[in-house]
Amino acid sequence: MRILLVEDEQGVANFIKKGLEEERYTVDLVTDGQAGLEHGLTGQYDLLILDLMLPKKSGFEVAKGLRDTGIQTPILMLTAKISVQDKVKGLDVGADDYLTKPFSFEEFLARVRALLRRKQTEMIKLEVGDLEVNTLSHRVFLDGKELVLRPKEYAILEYLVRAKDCVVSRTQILENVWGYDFDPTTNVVDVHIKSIRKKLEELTPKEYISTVRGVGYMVTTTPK
Amino acid sequence: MRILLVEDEQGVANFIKKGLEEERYTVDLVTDGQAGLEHGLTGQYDLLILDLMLPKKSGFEVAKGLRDTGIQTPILMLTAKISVQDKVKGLDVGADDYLTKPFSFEEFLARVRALLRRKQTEMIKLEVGDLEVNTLSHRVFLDGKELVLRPKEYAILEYLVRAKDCVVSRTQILENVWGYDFDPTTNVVDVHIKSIRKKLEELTPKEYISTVRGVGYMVTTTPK
DNA sequence: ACCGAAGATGAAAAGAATTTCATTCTCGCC
DNA sequence: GGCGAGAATGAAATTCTTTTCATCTTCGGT
Repeated sequence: MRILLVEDEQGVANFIKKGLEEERYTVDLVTDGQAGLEHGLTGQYDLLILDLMLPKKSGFEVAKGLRDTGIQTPILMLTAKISVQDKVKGLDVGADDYLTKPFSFEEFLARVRALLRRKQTEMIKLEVGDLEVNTLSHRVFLDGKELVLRPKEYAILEYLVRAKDCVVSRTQILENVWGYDFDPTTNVVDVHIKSIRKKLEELTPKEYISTVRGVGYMVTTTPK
Repeated sequence: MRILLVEDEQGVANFIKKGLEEERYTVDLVTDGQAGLEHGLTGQYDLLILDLMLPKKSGFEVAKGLRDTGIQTPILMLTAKISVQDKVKGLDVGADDYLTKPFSFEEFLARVRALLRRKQTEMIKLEVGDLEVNTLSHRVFLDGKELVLRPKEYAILEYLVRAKDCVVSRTQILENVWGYDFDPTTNVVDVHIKSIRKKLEELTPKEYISTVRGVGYMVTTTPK
């Protein structure tokens, strides 16, 4: 289990890092919010532990930055005594739990364990406008009506919806849906996109998949 | 959003119930642990709020009873000041969060919102011995090696794994995997079971799927 | 030990999904 | 306005998945 600890007080940081490592967790430590945000975005962590008062970016800003980009990693915030309003704010920007300094290391570990129990979870319903992609059942609904898609169609749509509002290229789609074993001259993606669009049109006049010429496709609710 | 509140102090219970209802949550209230466990097992709740000190069963026992039966509903525990050891115990038996009385209703609501954000999650990896079924990607691994299954094979195996250690009949499998549109005389399930078994055998001598004659099939790690 | 029901099996048939490819259409640049 | 690249399209070909079915094997009851 990999944990990112963002804490600028060296004594506290070392105490926590050492204690977690004695429990067999792998711990990366950074000392300011900017680095914390960058590591949180790019690293594959199972848990983030953030101090609130940090140089460069506060724990609030780190949490918000992560949640805004769809990062679901659990976040445990460490704070000195602060106002209820600030605690509420922290939970609302995306922290999962709070611990107020000073705290018992036993309780700290128990909270870490509770948060890590939820590591293996993910949003199961992706939504774009009235389109709902259920990533467990691999079924898609539009305004409550099922959009019956073949496996490849589903995989392409899910990929596009996960990258909502971002253009993805055919190559990215091929790599993600087919893996690396594909013919680079193929127009098979275009064929499937056509098929998905046709099925969408049967249920709504609204356009969900846009073409960005020379780049690729994207799912959006705000048409060009 | 439906919330189950288990609290025996009438004043506290009414205060919380009313406050949550003003925030448009639907709240069921019960006053002892036994009823809390029963409601938690059978009701479809988005969140459980448990007092610790309850008649008949403690909040610990309720939480443990729910987690032991696979209930994943988030649990917020309310306590008077208790020892760190008891807090640790509560988190370890399955509570997701604690709030210590007396508490600010604003903070309480923020914690409720934080827990409810995780409502739409579920275990994505089902595991039986060395078999791991990823319900998001619909891929199956055995000792780290992928077991490549066709869609129908995957659906049958997932169904059996979800009902681990329980016998399920061919009719149940047909209803769950095919829906209600099937020929009752078909042996298509047997054919697919054979195929799944064959693929499993290629990776391990261990038997995962047992036949219960005249009843059906089950997945287990403890062979008959 | 025998028998019949239940389960397993192999292979062909049928159905579904995906890919290929030739052609047409569209769009942005000059 | 013309042109060429990029995208879209329809339909056939190919591949893959599922079902069917006849036959064999197994198991539990008598």
